[in-house]
Amino acid sequence: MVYRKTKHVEERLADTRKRILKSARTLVSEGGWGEAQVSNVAASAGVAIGSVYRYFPSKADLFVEVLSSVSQREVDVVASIIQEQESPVNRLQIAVATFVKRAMRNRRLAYAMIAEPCDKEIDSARLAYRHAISMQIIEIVNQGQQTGDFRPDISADIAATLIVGGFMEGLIGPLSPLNKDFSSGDEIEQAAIDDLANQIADACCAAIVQNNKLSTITP
Amino acid sequence: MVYRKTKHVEERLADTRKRILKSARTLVSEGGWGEAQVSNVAASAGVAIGSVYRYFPSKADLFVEVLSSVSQREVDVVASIIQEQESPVNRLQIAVATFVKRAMRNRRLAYAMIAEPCDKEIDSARLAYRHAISMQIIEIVNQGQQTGDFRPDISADIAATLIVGGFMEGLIGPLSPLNKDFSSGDEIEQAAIDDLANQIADACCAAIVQNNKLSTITP
Amino acid sequence: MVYRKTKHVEERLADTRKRILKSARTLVSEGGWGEAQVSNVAASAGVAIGSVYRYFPSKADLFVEVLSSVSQREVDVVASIIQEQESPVNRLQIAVATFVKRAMRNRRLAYAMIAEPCDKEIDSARLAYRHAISMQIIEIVNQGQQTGDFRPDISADIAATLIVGGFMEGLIGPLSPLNKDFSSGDEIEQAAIDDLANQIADACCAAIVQNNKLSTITP
Amino acid sequence: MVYRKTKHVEERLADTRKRILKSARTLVSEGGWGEAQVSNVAASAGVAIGSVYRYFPSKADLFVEVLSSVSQREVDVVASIIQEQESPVNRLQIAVATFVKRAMRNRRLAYAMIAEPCDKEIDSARLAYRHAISMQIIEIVNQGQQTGDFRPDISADIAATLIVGGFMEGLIGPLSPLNKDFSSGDEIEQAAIDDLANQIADACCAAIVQNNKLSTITP
DNA sequence: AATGAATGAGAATTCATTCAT
DNA sequence: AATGAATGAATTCTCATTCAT
Repeated sequence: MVYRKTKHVEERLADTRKRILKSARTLVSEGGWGEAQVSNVAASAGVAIGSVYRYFPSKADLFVEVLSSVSQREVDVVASIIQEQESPVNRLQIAVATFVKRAMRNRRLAYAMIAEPCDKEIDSARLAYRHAISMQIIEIVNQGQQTGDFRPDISADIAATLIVGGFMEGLIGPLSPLNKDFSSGDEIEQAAIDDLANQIADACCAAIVQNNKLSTITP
Repeated sequence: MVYRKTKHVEERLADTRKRILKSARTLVSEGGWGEAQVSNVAASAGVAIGSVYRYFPSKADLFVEVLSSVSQREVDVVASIIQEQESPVNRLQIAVATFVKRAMRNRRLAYAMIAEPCDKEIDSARLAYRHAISMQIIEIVNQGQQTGDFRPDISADIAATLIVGGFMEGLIGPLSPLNKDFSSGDEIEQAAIDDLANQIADACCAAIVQNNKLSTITP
Repeated sequence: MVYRKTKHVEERLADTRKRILKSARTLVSEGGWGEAQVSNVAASAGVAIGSVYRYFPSKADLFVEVLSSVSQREVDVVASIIQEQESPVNRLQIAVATFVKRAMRNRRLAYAMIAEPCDKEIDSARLAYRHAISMQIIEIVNQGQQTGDFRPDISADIAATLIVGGFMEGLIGPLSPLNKDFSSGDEIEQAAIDDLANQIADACCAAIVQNNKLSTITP
Repeated sequence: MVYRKTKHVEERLADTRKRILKSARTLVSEGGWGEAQVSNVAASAGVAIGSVYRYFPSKADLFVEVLSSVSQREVDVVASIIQEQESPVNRLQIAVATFVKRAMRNRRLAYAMIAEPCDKEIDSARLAYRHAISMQIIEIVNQGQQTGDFRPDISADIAATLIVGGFMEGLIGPLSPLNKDFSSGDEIEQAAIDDLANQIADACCAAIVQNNKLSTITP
């Protein structure tokens, strides 16, 4: 008699897995990678340490999935913006501005996902994340170059790299007005965030538009 | 009765300090932050562990100095380029291209200095480094905006952040053709490096020049 | 799904904890605080170093508990003597004499618990111990003053401090005939111990009895 | 030609030795045994570390001498009180009260000298100190017993031990109102100190006077 | 005689992973 | 399938003492 997972059992398993992931994300979101310990995750999820290892082969795998899923949502948001009926310039502007604004909604998490020192193995997932974001930006750049909105003299790869690196740096870099408050609990005024996000987005657009007519869009 | 350091003694002290720093740098350069252990440094420098602590209050201090000195050289190089008799566009192009090329000469070290996961305390020195680089770029941007070479509609801060983030990403980011070889020992053809460096630099320039006439300079 | 500790498991845990504590106590008892190292405790208890930290947050916590439990037993003994149906004078005499005799049964341990140089954090537990002992003595003094057996012109605090300091000094002080043998393995004759303990106890009683009629009790 | 120390040289040597001792005492007095490091002493005395070892064979020897000299002064004070033209009771009272008051003038130093955890080797000097103090007290007790002022039924050794342990405990013990402020910088009112010192001294006297007529003396 | 740089043994603590129950 | 106790390698930092200069 073959053992067959009942639907109920399968659901319970899936539920536990989600709970572990959620606990892991919450921990990172609140305490950064320092709190991202297997025992913490287990305790927070209400399961045993060993159970974490039943669902994830290693700590790295677990947190890579955390990072990936958090990141994927951002990639999806950018992807959906790309689908919209807007000019390439507008789409790029909205994409970047939206990304920055969303990141600022949970700065602690964003910092962990993008810049905070972490385990080597987890770090590689960041690269994948930036790669995915870059692919989206490349897509916009390509379209814009085809429509003639964007400069044709820069390779889409390079342009996307410049843009992604640029707005990530704008988010967590030393010059960012946001950076100084990153680890404090202080909230930043929404208006200031929006303003900065738009400035960064505008600058990204300006970097590749064909001419100097930069139309600023506040989504 | 006052103890007077003889020239000879002073030299020996300074030499030991340098030897420790050099050993530390070499270790990071070859094995990344994983090899950056006090005992390794001591052994490599031919001194006792305690001696390392005689010259540096803590491991973090030692490696922050390693990072700072390695970085400062790059900042200086960029700074000297800014002083040159060239148009702002050319200076920016040369500065970025030079930075990228130099970083590529020791990719392992560059990766450690810029992106590899490391101790929190050491990481903060990176921020200072990027800040210093950013200040240099801001300087060029300001000058270019005054001469009318650069767009006036983007704040110098934002522009510099975009540029610095951009070329750093170009250096270590997921799309960089250089990235895939980062941890291998394989060398990349000099021509390919030069080409990429120039492309990145050109893109940075294009991002802020006033009009579309981007003169590509190959220094 | 709730994990339920089986009786067997619980017993094993409690047993391991006790084993660690006992090993720690034995080490101190035989080698003093110098031997009181976490690795020694782990080896002696037959567990890994990390396991010691599973049961005790730090070395200090472990040894504070050792000190406390050893001490608490003595406090309990004194407390039980106070409950007995005896005159305050007799109770004080018995309490002090018993304390001294018991301490002499394991002089090395007593020395460590009371006087041997040790870590700052552990030392603070000694203060708590002496406080607890003092509280017991204060209790007797109060009762004796109420019955009129003890002088009313000395505050109970001061009297207890004098008595506790006095008999502790009698135990480990420079004049104690016991002191010279403290670190040697030589045993002291039981009769000599008893005699000294009684002398100290008698002196403590004499220090606060109302009149000069001091009845010596040999329990 | 035999090398002969000139008077001048001898004086200089003696002066350096004193300076080292004084620096050592000051360090302990201000920072406790934690600050009592050879390098600190050397720096504070304005000599090289090696020079400290020219005057003292080891750290322990240095600080044992510090402890001894500080202590000897107290022993001398007590000794001089014993020489005075007073009844044994008064002399004991004055001796104890004076000791306590003097100790309270520099509580940090007193704590270090009497109770603070320290190196094993240094600790042994404390025993010698307490021995010396005890010898003084024994002397008074002997005299008092000869004059009939003190109880004859307690051995002078035991009595002295009780007294010395008692007032030391009064000084640094858990019940001492002084103890709670020991490590804070707060000063205690002189009146409170005097009052406590007298209470302790009175209690010590009461412990061995022949009858109940305890004359309180405020010196 | 004086100097102070160099030494290096030693000790506490962390946390991902395993496996008997 | 779930549990969580046990593991133990790995790493930083301290400070009394020495000895070449």
